[in-house]
Amino acid sequence: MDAQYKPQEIERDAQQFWDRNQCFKAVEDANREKFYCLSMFPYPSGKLHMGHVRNYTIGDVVSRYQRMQGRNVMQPMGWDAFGMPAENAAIQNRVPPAEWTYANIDYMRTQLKALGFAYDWSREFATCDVSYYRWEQWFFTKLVEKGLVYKKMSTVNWDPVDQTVLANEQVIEGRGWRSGALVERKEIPLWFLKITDYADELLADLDTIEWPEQVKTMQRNWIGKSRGVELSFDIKPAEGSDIKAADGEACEPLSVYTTRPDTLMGVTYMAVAAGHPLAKQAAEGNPALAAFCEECARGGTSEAELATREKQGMPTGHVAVHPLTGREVPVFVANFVLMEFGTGAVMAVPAHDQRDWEFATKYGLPIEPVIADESGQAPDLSQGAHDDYGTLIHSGEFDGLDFEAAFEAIATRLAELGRGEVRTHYRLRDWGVARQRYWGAPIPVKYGPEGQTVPLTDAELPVALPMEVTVDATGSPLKRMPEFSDLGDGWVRETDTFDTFMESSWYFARFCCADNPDAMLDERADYWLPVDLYIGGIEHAILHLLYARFFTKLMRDLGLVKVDEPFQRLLTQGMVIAETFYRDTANGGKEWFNPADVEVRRDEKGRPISAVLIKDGQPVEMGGIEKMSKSKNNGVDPQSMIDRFGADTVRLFMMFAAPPEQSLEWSDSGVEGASRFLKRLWRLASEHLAAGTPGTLELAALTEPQRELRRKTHETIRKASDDIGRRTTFNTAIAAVMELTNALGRFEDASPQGLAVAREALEACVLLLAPITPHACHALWAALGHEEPAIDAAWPAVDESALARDTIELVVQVNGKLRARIEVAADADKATVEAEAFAAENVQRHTEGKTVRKVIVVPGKLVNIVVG
RNA sequence: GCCCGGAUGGCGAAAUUGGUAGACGCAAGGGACUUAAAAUCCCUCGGUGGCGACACCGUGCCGGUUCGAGCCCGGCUCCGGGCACCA
Repeated sequence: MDAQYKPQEIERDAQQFWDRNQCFKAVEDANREKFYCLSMFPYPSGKLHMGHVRNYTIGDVVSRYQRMQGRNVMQPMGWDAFGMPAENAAIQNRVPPAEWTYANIDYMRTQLKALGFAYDWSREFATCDVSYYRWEQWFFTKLVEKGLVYKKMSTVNWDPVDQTVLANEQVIEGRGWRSGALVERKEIPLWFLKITDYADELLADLDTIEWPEQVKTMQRNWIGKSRGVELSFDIKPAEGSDIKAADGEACEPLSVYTTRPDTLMGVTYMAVAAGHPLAKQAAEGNPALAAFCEECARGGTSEAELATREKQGMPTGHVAVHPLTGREVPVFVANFVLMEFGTGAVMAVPAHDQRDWEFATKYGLPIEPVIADESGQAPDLSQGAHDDYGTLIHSGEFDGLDFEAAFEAIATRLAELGRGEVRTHYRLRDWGVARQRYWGAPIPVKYGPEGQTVPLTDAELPVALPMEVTVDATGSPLKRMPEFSDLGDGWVRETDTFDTFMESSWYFARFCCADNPDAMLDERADYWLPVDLYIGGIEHAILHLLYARFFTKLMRDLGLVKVDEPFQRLLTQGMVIAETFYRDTANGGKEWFNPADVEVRRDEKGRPISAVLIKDGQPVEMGGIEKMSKSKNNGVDPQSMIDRFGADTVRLFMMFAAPPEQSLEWSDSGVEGASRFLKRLWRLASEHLAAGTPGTLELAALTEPQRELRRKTHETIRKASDDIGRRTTFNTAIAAVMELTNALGRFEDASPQGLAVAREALEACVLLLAPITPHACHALWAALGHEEPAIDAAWPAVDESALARDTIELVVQVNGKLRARIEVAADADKATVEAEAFAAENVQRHTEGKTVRKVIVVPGKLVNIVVG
């Protein structure tokens, strides 16, 4: 073999070998256990970033490991190709989004291939291919038939200057990102999918999947199932107000939902959204209130923005009548109450809800305790609300009841009076899937001259998106293309497109049968699904992963798949972060410099003290460690790293620097360390092969050093197998193999038995690393004389007999402090161990003249002597 | 604001079920080889004290449980992810 490690040649040869032999083409085989390994497909933004490299390396490591375990592995790749960046690029460069997108895909595909990922490229597709989204359109029409789709008014961000709907991301501090205009909230009719019909199942089935507990908790909270009471307050209109129900009777009661009916007697005011009918009516004769309602409609629609906004309100003049006491309380319009949530109105109990407390304090409203604190007294409300459960006080006949009893008693009383009932409520809202954008899948609906709304028939599908368009900042070109929208005879086509989450909600299923032109899915999906391991960023913990689960249940109910859940196991990977560098600019901004262009200076202990720009030698500021991004210019280009060190080094560094779920800090010298390790491994193999021919292992004849190396080999196999297969902590698996190579480097024994033991160690290293650095291991495995390629080698097995030890080391503590280490026979009994522990010199010193109160022996670990 | 995480040497991290804190790697310092450099190899490497054996301190902060806490419990601080039209 070549004495030099030459990654470029090795990687080219290995990739050609895999390619030529179609090694990763996955074929359904009912007789073999399948493993479907999927990484979240990329948005084709231009070129791969390090986050992609990390994501896809994790998936590839698991895929190759499972293959070596004998599974029939399928690992596909495709493109999440619809989305806003293509439209933005089109505005900037006057290139049609389709052209930009497909060019990006072509470039990024070559990058993925250079990284040597074991993908079945025959299954590749982009979601902007008509052959893909046509099935999404078809599926939508089936959902319409099943009554799972409806249209309703909904609030969007409206840019009054550009006359266009903005995404939340495009609203910066309440203003449109291009125009700078104050954003308004606008009501438009939008299409919705009834995800709330599946809320209970989406909640319950979380218990059936092997996902991180953290993600399941987030989804549970997002669904937000609660048990409460929906009740109504009669309204006495403000004097001079003419609000009345249509029949001239008293106006409609005000309906609210609460999970705390036990606090009902503490209601001191009501709050309604600015868009609530009561508010609208009250504003008609009240210019100040009208202005306030208008003010509430300014700014973006995101929950974060609404929740952090200063709480403001204004009385409507209306009065609400307490359903049990008849007490009259004022009705406010408040900017923190939203029409989208529940009934658009809340009952306020400032004594026992912090938000209500702040509002009441600000507007001088009464705060009246009705729940006792732990001591049974009225709680101190001078600093804030008391929101714990407790015994009722000042609540008339309900005094003395605890939360559960009070809940039932008050709910029962309200029901008797016909004023309320127990209701299960979900925080989850139906999924608005319509976007007023061009670069997406057209929603397959048409509108008739008499206002009919009709889903398209199979014969009318697909609706292909026109590819030759000019995109500008004033909204979707589809809305200005009669050749697209005008169907004749007064019929027009819907010009809204689908939310891009629609495409990513079922692509995993389409990978099973991407070549089927006649059906959305076929029986091959039954073989491959569910995905056995799904890997992607934690940022998708709620939306994407919840929508994909929902879609799976929809597809199941339409008989398209047989599984209840799409992803059996989930691995959420952390971000890739890097140091940032900047200089303040004259106009008060910051100019960011790429880490590759900066040199960091360190003190004698290695601490960074300053940094200079290489180009001009002048200092730059260190801006801290941040997620790699364009805006901070701290992205490291994977391509330049591959060109410099080879794909294996990049993959090895990515897997070694941190466990997959944690954020990973980029380090140039860390990459060099990974490269150094591969060179060392290569040299070890080369020197080993030059040293002679190994003998046949004779276990009984091994010397102690030989037995030791063998033990290390099998301990490493055991650890790396567990780390990769069960724990997915690739960093510790690599560390274990590094320890083994270190031991192998120290092992100088050219006898036939010595070489045999060394050969076993070396082969273990190569196979254990094969999923991580597949190119180098492909070459090394062949150099070690194996005919079959490394990808088809079996994962190494642990020889339990090699692990046996004659003696073990125990730690001896006195009062929990480490005082000595003792060497005892591996099968020593408790009495022997204790005697040895007391005999240790340093233990005697610490126990001398003291009373032994207790001796704790943890077999195989330690002895703790408690003295007093 | 609400929901979910995280914090360990100069740095990335390890410690898997409450049992040896710092494996492995990076950086740094010292040495070998070399005319020299690179590469490679060897040694040191949490802090303080001590010639040393050792001792004391140390896992963001405050408190608790335990023979024993990086890990469990209560209360904080700071950093990160998500918040429904970024993907």
